[in-house]
Amino acid sequence: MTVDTPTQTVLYTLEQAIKAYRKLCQHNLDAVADDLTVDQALTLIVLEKYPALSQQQIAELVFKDKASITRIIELLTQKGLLTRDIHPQDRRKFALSITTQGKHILAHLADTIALNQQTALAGLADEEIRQFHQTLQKIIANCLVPPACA
Amino acid sequence: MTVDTPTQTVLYTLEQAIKAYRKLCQHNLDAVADDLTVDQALTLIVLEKYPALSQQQIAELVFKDKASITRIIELLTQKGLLTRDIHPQDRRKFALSITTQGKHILAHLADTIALNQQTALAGLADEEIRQFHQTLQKIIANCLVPPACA
DNA sequence: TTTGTATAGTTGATATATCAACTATATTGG
DNA sequence: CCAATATAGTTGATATATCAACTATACAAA
Repeated sequence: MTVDTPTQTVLYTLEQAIKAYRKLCQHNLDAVADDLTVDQALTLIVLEKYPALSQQQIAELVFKDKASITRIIELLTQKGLLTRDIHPQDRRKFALSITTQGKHILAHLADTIALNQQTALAGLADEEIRQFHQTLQKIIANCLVPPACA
Repeated sequence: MTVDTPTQTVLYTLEQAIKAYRKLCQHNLDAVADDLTVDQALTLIVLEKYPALSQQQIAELVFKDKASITRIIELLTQKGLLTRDIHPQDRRKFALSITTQGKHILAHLADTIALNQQTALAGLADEEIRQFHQTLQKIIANCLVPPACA
């Protein structure tokens, strides 16, 4: 493992890759939805797949802060894609449900997601992707700050 | 290449990895500098290595918008780590120079950078890193939105 | 020179990231 | 049941991301 200035490292390239991918996602998303961010779309998708999740659980699933989720959900609600009701079992929580309009948009999103992935990973063999994934996992494990020191 | 829901894809793991790495960087940075963000530190480091860069060029180098660079530089100036003077050859530009205090902080940053990289890439063979880097480059190329359509 | 165009940087608006402080509600131990 | 503690979510503050509009300056062409 060689150490270099930041702009020469693989981790720098990692940053570049994620930014390029986000741009692609937003670009493809703009084609099917008006005024919807990638993060808003992701939250909607997660809620469709796991309807019973609390905001805290959503946050963990998408690696965001619960504060960010609060604000994203607020925007989704403002846009009429989501409704929030008090959770019947736990009054601290909210029961989130996707509106008809939200479901309508979700129907279009499936293709966009597939397109994003296919575009980004075009020309990569399954084995290469597997390897890549494994390396990512190692990096993630390496980066975890020990909670005791954090 | 297999398509899945977002939370199952390698690109999702990519997002996770970069967030974990950023957290590690900020954690290690906090140990040597007070009230300095990773992006501010990166900008300072780039300016040390390439002192003649314009803000636009810095932006390209670190994959940020020139608007973000404007604000980061403003903060670095406020903190007394950087000074801005009008560029003698081009009055649209600024000549940025690192103050004594900035250089003092930079002296501490070298170790932190090395630590970040070594920690994140611990246990990875050079060949694995090389492969990883290559895959990242492919993904970046795949994600570039054709300028004509953007 | 003048006009047109390109470039450097700033600023505003909105979304998200992060941390900390806060409220409301649950839960647990006694 | 009550007090202590934990959890769900909100809010505020600040930094950054992104896009668009804008100013000032440079440059190129006529």
